Amino acid sequence: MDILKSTNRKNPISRETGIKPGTGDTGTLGKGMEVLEIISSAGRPMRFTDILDRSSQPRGTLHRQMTNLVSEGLLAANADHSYELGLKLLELASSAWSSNEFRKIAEPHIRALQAETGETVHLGILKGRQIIYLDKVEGQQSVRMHSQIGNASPLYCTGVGKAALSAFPIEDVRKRLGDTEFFRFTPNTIASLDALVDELADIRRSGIAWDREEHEPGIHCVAAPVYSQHRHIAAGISATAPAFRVSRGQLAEWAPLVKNTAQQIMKEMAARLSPRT
Amino acid sequence: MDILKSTNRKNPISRETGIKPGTGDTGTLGKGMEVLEIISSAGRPMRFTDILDRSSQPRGTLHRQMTNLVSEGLLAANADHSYELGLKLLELASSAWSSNEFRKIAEPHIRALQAETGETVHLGILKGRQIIYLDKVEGQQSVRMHSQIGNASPLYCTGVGKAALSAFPIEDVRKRLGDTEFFRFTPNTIASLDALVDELADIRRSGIAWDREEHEPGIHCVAAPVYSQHRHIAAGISATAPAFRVSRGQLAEWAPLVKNTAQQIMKEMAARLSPRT
DNA sequence: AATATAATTCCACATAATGGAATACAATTT
DNA sequence: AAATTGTATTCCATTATGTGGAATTATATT
Repeated sequence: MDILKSTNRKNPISRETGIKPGTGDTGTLGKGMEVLEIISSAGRPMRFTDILDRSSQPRGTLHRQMTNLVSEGLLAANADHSYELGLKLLELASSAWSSNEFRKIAEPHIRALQAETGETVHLGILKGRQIIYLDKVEGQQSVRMHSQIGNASPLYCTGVGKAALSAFPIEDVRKRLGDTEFFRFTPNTIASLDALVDELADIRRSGIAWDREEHEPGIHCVAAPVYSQHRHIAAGISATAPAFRVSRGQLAEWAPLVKNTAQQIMKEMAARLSPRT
Repeated sequence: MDILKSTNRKNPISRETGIKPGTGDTGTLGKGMEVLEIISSAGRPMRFTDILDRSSQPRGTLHRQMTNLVSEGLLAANADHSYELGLKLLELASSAWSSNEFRKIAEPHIRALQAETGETVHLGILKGRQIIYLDKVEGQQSVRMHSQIGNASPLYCTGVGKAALSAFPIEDVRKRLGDTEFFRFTPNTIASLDALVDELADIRRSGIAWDREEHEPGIHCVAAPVYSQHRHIAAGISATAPAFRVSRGQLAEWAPLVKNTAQQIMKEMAARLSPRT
């Protein structure tokens, strides 16, 4: 009997943290997702055996799984026997994006913020131990999306990430990021959980988070937290600029605008997203 | 015994057309996809019973399905008991997009075309009876994506759609669009399969497709087909402009550029995407 | 042509999904 | 506040559905 076998029945999502206890392999669906995840994290087309090697599933099972994924359009089988993620994902994501309630509420506000600052504004939402970029409004010179919608980035080195995290008490943050490896993207990247927790205290106090070239050299931003009643949604908005064009002092001048925008979004969320109590 | 029950075993994808015979409900995975599809096509959050009504699955089954989808992040359970598509879809789609081989090949070429024409350029790929927009390079005035990446549009009223279709012989087109309803988006929309087949003949001859304000009033475009060896990939590129700013005559002047770009993409595809024969 | 490597199919078997019905929960109404 | 309706969730005996090791077929390499 296989040790790696899934227990399936009972792997409930913790409604509190939104973090899954076991790594998501809920039954048959989880097996399919494992495949998508493997290919996604590889970031390139893979052949059957490449996937088999990284997978916990036996040959036959994996193969049928992949056949099913292909027939649903979630996976695409190329002519050269490689597999890549399917177009159906784009289609579903497009719908997910345009009908997302939170994003729709935030949209006019971040657009206004973009107009006020003249710089690129991001909306990122917390998911597990990552920030997912939900929207982006660019300034004039469209440099081409380096931070693309749907992109997942770490929490500890992004303005929106730290802002979103600041909505939670210290204990939750420690639980959430307990076994996270802190990768040093730049010399300024926060390198430990303790250092992060320290900075979160400042952010909680001031309502403003910074990214001081901690993720990408030459890029910095001001951010502010946006969250719902019971942190069901935790997110952040930021105004981002290249350091050579915008000084840290100038960035600081936008802080009140960013914070104010965040508060307006929260006000509207309270009115529109919460169940009547 | 339930009549609607899936046969599962054996519902192979037709490698020729890429069209699924039965409407995708391949076993357990298909049941999950049905849910996502229902919510996607509704375009707004739905409650459990709303989904139940539109679904072919019984209560208990549907509920467990949805629980699993939530725990995989494909579905999000809101505080007010409504469900919307999950952020995991954005994450996967982001990866699908940036690692897509065909898109990567096309990217520099459509960017060059954008620079030459100064107008918005689209890359759309054929999937079933729809065009999925794979990329978009905008001109200066960013009017905001109305046609977003991942968006699915009909084949019969878009430049890229008609271009892509022109890669197939008439019989295939008739088979593919046999039971499609032709919705009149504008007075110019092609209203029947026969009329479409007629126009495809012209496109096949000239290598150029038009959208003469057939999808959105005031918007027209020139397009050209892009396809691989055995039509494994069938797509189109287009240069789009508002009619008030760019006349049809001007559009015609870009036709050779568009066609040439398409041919360059195809040349590169032949070299990079095909299995050695 | 022969060998090696990878992809796909098969099928007896048991696990994992099913689904009808009962229960818990929430929102209105009286 | 209690009753009523509507909605969401859990239960569990049953079996259909997915499993997975091994055989087969296809593709690449020598």
